[in-house]
Amino acid sequence: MEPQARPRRVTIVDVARHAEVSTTAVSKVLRNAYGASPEMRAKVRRAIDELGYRPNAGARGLRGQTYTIGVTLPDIRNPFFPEILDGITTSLADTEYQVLLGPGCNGEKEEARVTEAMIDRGMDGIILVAPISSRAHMERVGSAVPTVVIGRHGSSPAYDTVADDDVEGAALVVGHLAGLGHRRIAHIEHHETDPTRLTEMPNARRADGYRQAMRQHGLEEWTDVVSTSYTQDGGYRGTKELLARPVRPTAVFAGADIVAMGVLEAVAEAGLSVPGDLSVAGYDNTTFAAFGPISLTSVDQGGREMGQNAVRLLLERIADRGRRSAQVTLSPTLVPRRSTARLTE
Amino acid sequence: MEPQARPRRVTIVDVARHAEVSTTAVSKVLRNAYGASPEMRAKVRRAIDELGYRPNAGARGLRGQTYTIGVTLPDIRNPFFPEILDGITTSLADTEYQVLLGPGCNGEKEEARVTEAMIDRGMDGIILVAPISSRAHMERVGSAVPTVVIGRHGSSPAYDTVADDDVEGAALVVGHLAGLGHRRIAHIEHHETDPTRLTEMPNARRADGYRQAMRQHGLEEWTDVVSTSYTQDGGYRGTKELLARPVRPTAVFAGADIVAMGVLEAVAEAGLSVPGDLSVAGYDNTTFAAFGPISLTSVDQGGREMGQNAVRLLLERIADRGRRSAQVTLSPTLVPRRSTARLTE
DNA sequence: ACACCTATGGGAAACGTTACCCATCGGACC
DNA sequence: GGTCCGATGGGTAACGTTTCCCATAGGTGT
Repeated sequence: MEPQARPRRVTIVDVARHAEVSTTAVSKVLRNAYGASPEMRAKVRRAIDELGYRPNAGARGLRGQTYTIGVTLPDIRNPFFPEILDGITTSLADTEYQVLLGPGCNGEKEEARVTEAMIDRGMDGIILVAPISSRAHMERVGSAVPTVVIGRHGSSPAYDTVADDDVEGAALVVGHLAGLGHRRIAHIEHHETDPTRLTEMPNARRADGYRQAMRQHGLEEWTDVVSTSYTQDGGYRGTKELLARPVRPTAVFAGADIVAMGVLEAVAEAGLSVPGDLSVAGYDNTTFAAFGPISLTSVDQGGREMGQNAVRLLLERIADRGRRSAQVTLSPTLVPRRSTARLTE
Repeated sequence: MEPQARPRRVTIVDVARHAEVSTTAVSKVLRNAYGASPEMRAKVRRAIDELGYRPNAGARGLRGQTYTIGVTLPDIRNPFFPEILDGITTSLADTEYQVLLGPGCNGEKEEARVTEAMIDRGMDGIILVAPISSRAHMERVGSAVPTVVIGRHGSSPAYDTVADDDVEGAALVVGHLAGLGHRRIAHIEHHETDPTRLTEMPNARRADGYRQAMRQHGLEEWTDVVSTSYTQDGGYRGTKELLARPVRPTAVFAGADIVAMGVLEAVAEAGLSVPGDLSVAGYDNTTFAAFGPISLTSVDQGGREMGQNAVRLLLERIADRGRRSAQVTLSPTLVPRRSTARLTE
C-alpha cells in the first residue's frame, strides 16, 4: 500500500468556509486588525481551533510580515553567546515573533551567506551578534531589513548598536590586578589591522583600554601586548610567548574567556600554577569562568541585558523604520574569582 | 530629509525584462530545469548578475521548495552539539540548502513551538537533535516534513534516526574502569519514568548498558546508580550524594560530559582530587573534556558523522518521500584521559 | 510532400496571505 | 425625514515564484 497522498494543509480559505465568513475577515482576526466585531472574532477563532489552522509564514511574508527574527552568531562554541540569546528569546517569548539562528559562521564570507539567506527568507528583523563583516556589508543588511548589531562600536544610520564599554572593562581588570600588587600585567589581544575595525571591534577597544589603564596606574613601562586571536589556540600561543620572556609577567589579561582557556592550558603544560605563578583574568564571564575548578576572574558584559536591549531596539525599528538610529552602551562589571591573587614577592 | 523610499527588491520579472525573455525562462534557469538552451541560460545568468537578483524564498516555498533545513537543539550550551552541527553544515555547504537553527528549547512545549514554527516557515526538511518530545509529536512533524532524528532510538515510519550505540558506549567506560582495577563504579543518570522514553532515550540506554556491563564484569554487587539529570547541577547533586555514602565509590561514570562538570565541581569543593581520590568519566567527548586542565576521559559519539549521516538521510528523503525509513547506528569509541587512573590501594 | 517528433520558449493559473477599497446597515444629528 | 457617519463585512488585486500546458520551429523518416 502506497503512503496516501499527504493531506493538504488547512488554509485561511478552509477556515473562512468553516466559519462561514470571508477570508478577509479571517485575516483581520489573525492580525487583530480593525474591522471585526467580537462575535466575528469568536466565530473565527473557534474555526481556527477546530481545524488546527496555522498561518503559512512564507505567504504572509509575500504581503506583510513573516514574524521571524534572524540572529547570527560568529561561533556557536563561544559560551558567551548563549547569554545574549537568552536575553533575546525571553524578550520575544510572548510576542508572535519566532527567533531563528544562523549556523556559526566563522568567516566574512560565511557571515555574508547567512545574512543574505536571512534577507531572502523575509526576516522581519536581524540581530547580528559580534559580526566580523565590513561596515559596508552591515549597512547593506540594515538598509534591507531592520537590524541591530551587538558588540560593535561606531554608529551608522542604517542600524542600531548595543555594546558594552570595553575600555572601561579593560580598566576594571587592570585596576583589579594593580590593586593586588601586580605590575607586570600582560595582555593577549586579537590581531587587527583594518583601520575601521580598529575603531569598531571590541577587541581593539579592550587593547586600547588596557594601554590607557596601564598608563593611568603608572605601569606604562610594563605594558606588554601579544597579538594572536580570540580563540583558545590564540591564548595558548600567546602564553607560550609570554612565558618565554626573559622577565615573565605576573598577571595576564586575556581579551576573552575563550582566550583564557588557552592561557590556562599553556600554564598547566608548563607546570606552573594559577594564581600562584600567574594571575589570569578573562572577559565575558562565561559559564566556563564560573565553573568551580576553573574559577576565572572575568568581566561581565551583561549578555542578557544586551539581548533584551537589542530586541527592544529592533521592535522599535520594525514599528518605525524611519526613526533615527540609536546606540546603547552598557557598563561592564568585574567578577573577581580565584584565578587572580595578591602578588606575594 | 526623509529617508527615500526603499528601492523595491529586484524580482524575477525584472530579470526577465532585462534579459528579454519570459519569467518562465528565468525560473527554468534558476532551477536548472529542462527546456532552456545554453544561450538562454547564459543570457539569463548575465542578467541575474547584472541586477544582483536573489530569489525570494517565501515565494518559492508557496509553489516549490524554500531550500531551507531546520535544526533544533535542546540546549545551545551543551558543547556536544556544535560537533553535530559542523557535520550538518559542512555536508550542506555546497548545496543550495541553508541551515537555520531553532533557539535552545529546554522543554517539551518550547520544542513543540519551535518545530511548529519551522513547519509554518516551509522548511524543506527538519533535523531534530536529541529531542525530548513525545514520539507522537515527532511523528506529526515527520508526516508534515521530511525529518531525521538524531540521538533517539526506536524506529518510526515517519522519520529516520541516527544514534550511537549507547549500551556499547557505557560498556566501554565500565570496561575501562574495571581494567584499571576499579570495582565500586557508580553511575549518574538522567531520571526517566515514561515507558517509551525508557526505550528510546540515550540516557536510559546508557544506564542499562552500565548495569549490563557491571554484571558482565562480575561487579553486580557494586552497581550504584544515582538518578538526577543531565545537567551540571545534576552532576553536582549526584556527586554530593555519592560522597555521603558510607563506602564511597572509587570511580564515577557520568552519563554526559556536562554531568561530569558538576561532578568535578563537587569533588573540588569536597577537597578531593581527580583521579587521586576519584576517577571520573563522561560521555560525548566535548571540547570541555578535551580541555587540558580538565582532561576528562569520555566516550566519543562521532558528532560530525552523526550530522553527516543525518543530512544524507534527509536529502534522500526529500528526493523520495515514499522511501522506507532508515535507522543508522554508529559505534562509539573511548577516549581515555587523565581523569581516570589505576586504583592504588 | 507529408506526418511526426524534439527542442525550445512563453502564457497563465496556481500557491496562501494581506491591503486597499467599496458596500451596506443602523443610528445620530439637524 | 433626510443626511451623514461609524462600524462591520467582503471582493479583489497584488506579492514573487513555479508548474502545467500549449505554440512554434526545425529536423527526420517515409
